[in-house]
Amino acid sequence: MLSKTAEYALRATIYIAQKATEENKLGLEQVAEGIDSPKSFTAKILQMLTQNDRVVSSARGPRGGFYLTGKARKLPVRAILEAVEEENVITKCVLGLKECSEVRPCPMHMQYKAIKKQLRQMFENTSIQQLVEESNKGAFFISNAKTRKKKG
Amino acid sequence: MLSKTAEYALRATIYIAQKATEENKLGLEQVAEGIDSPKSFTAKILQMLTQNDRVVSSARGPRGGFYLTGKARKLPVRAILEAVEEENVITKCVLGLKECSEVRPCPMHMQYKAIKKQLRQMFENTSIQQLVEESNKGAFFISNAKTRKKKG
DNA sequence: ATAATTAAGGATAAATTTGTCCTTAATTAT
DNA sequence: ATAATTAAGGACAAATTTATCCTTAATTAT
Repeated sequence: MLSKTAEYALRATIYIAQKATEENKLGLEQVAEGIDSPKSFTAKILQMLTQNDRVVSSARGPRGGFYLTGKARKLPVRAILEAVEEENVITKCVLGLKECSEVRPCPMHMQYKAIKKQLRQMFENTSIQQLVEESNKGAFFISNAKTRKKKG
Repeated sequence: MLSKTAEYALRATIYIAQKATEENKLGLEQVAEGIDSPKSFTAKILQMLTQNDRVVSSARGPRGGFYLTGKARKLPVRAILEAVEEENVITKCVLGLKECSEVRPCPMHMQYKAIKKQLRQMFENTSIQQLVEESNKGAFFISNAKTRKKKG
């Protein structure tokens, strides 16, 4: 469904929104550990997310790290997908046809149309903040279950 | 959403079901042209689809090629995904968590659940035959629009 | 039997995605 | 000012997906 890049982007953003404030930023290491993702790769993805102050904000130096502004928290989840150039899930033809529309539908078009609409709604009508609230409310998880490593 | 492999698999199977019979098989070349896919790669995918007489049937030699049996036509579209090992779209967590369920949901689980269900239903409750009928009924397309090439 | 045709299958290559490492730049605290 | 800390960014590496090519095996028609 989504690429690793998009998955990490979503997890990282939600995690940062959940744990960090501008006064108390989250470092790369904490993020990567928190969402169980490869550190350097996550750094790249966070770069995409911070580009043009899009979704995630960042600061270098001691006490630096990542956080989300109040404004960013109000963004739809779709903004995360846009930042990593993965909006196509919402628009693409299931069969991968370049052109697939009402006037030139693929054989699955009519059925898939409804699903695509719901996907779009999910990503557009849900804000990052809502996911954070959802997470705080109950027992939600953003990382893989810990499989305790033995000490060296 | 789906890999190229899965997209070609779906297109190829529908196309073969539409155009071929056991008496009048479709050759690899015709299939690849018909669905606008790379020939050799399509051959590999057709191999997966014919393995264990799963979805597509084939015969070598002159007048050989690919076709679908009546039984195969009744298979759910999901069978195609299974043949190319891509059923995970129906089951995987949107955020890519290894474990994501009612008892350990990711922050998007509740919302995505409904969509996943519909995806599953689409792939399970639609037979290959139905897609063929759909295709025959109206103006449906399985290939990309022809962009006429200039003669050499 | 022989030649022609077509899929099967193996080896390999190209492209893309995923991931790492190292240097630089910015910021903070001393 | 200096040292320490942290993200930014570039170059590179590994893994996976997508794609090609060539040989072999099976089948058909002559």
